[in-house]
This record gives sequence, structure tokens and C-alpha cells, in this order.
Amino acid sequence: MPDTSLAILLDRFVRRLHVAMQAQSAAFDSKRVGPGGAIILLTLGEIGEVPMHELTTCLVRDKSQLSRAVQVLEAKGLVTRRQSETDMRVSLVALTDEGQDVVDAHQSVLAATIDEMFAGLPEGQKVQMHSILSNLVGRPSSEA
Amino acid sequence: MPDTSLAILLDRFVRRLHVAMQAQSAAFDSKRVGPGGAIILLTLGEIGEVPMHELTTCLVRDKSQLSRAVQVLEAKGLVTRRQSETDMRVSLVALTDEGQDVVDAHQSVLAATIDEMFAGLPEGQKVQMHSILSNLVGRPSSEA
DNA sequence: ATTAGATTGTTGACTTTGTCAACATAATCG
DNA sequence: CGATTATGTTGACAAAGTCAACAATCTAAT
Repeated sequence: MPDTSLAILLDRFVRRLHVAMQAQSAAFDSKRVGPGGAIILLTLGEIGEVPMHELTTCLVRDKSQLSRAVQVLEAKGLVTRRQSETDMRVSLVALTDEGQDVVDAHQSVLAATIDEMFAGLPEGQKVQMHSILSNLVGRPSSEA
Repeated sequence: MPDTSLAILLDRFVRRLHVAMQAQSAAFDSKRVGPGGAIILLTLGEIGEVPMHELTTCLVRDKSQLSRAVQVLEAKGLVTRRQSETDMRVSLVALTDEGQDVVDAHQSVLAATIDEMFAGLPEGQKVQMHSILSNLVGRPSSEA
């Protein structure tokens, strides 16, 4: 059994989670941030105010992509940006109160959806998976 | 610790795997099928000849998306399509020999890449993750 | 101190993925 | 048979990702 199947299963799981969320999106994504905006907000909710370039390594996405996405979130009043005082280049992104509300809404639905997917299987597998993933990518692990 | 972090870690892992593969793609993706084509071919390699609609449930993607993607793969000579004899609507998709070669190439690189990502952590976590994912989405699980 | 180089973030232009509705054909079921 | 449902294709679009160029700023070497 090649590792390939792990990749396939992984893709399938992610995809299922994705469609499950999309199916409910009308009900909870009041600000219409979509999956793309949601992951940014959720990340900000976890790590607090961060410079853009740290966001790009956290989310493993191109800086241009995040630059634009954050602009949209800012326009919706969900995040703020301010210039760092020690380095004029970096702009620090943080959730607004309104952004935090969106995070809360997404979190509860997401948690429920994940719980449901894990519902049928042996206790503790969710925690186990969390632990493995945490080992895999929990740390920055930049190879630069 | 909300389940949200599981989703974030999951996204990060998938993304890392993705960029790791992309970084090597020039070296092994000789037919330029890209990630989108690759997952189709790999799936076909695992389950053999299947009707289109089964592919869509396996890959959890829109039928239109797969319809077009398969057309491209067919044009490249990597898959064949033939009409089912028992149901004139369904078209069965299967790998060609050339398609199998592409699958082999992708599999070895993918397996090596995954191995490397799991390299630092305790033995057996890869198998454990495979098992959990298999429990989660291994079966068709259509709720229709 | 000045200049060469690297870092940070933005923008432009583009490709790939994903989504949704309309449609033609074929099967199924009353 | 006729109504409905399933299968796959196409059109039209939206979202996500990629790559290169750029201005501004910091860093470090001379």
C-alpha cells in the first residue's frame, strides 16, 4: 500500500469538509468571507496580530494572494492593518471585534462539522489526528 | 482547544505537501498533468476503470470539472473512455499504459515527499494517520 | 557613510480550480 | 407510454493560486 493512498484520502477528507462547510455557508458566513477569508481570520484568531509575511508562512500561500485577501477583509472591517514601529516595511494585521465575531461564528460551525465527521469512529482519533498534524506542521519549519 | 486548530493544521499540511510537490514538478511531471490531473490518474490507478459519476464522488468534485479534466487527460493519451454496455449514458474511464507510467512517476515522488515530511516524528504515525483517514473517508459514505 | 543586496508588501497578468445552471441523452418507474 | 430521474457535456463565471516586476525599507560590507 503506497503512501499515495494517504494523499488521496487526505484530499478526499479535506474536500468533504469543504463541501460540508459550503453547504452551510449561507447560514453562518454573514460577511461572505468564503473559505479563503475564513482561514485567514481563524489563523489571526489563534495567533493574534502578525506581520503579513508571517501570515504567508503560516498559511503557506503566496504573499500576493494574502495581500489582496487581507485588503478585502480590511474593507469589510474585519481586520486592521498598522505599520510596525520598528520596521517601516512590515504591516501588522489583527482582528477587529467584528472580525472576532466572524471567527466565533465560523469556529462553532466548523467544530460541529468536524465532530460530525469523526462521530462514527473510535474515541480519541480526533485528538490523535490533531497531535500528528501538530507534530507535522505545528512549528514554523521554514527551510530557508 | 477548539477543533478549528485541526482544520488549520490540516490546511497547512496539505498546502506544504502541495508546494513540496510543485517544487519538484518540473522533474517528474513530464506530461504536465498538474495536481488536478495527477489526483485523477492516481485514483484511477487505485480503483481501476470507473464510470465518471463514481469518479466525481470519489474525488468530491463537480462533474463538470472532472468532465473537462478527463477530456484533457484523454487528449494526452493517458486515459481512455468507453461507453458502458449496460447503460448507454455512462462512460467508463481507465488508465492507458502511458497513463500508468505517469502514475508510477507521481507515486514515487509523492511517497518520497510524504516520507520526508513524516521523517522527524515517531514511528507509526504515518500508518496511524492513514488508518484514521481511512476510517473517516475510506468508504463511499454518500448520504443521498 | 555609502552602496550592494536582501526583505516586505503591492500590483499586473495570468493559469488553474471550483461552482452553478442549462442542456441532451438515456434509463427507470408509475 | 409519459413523467421523472440519472449521466455527462457545455457555458459562463467566481475563487484560488502562480509568477514576475516593482517601490520602499532595512542590513551589512566596504
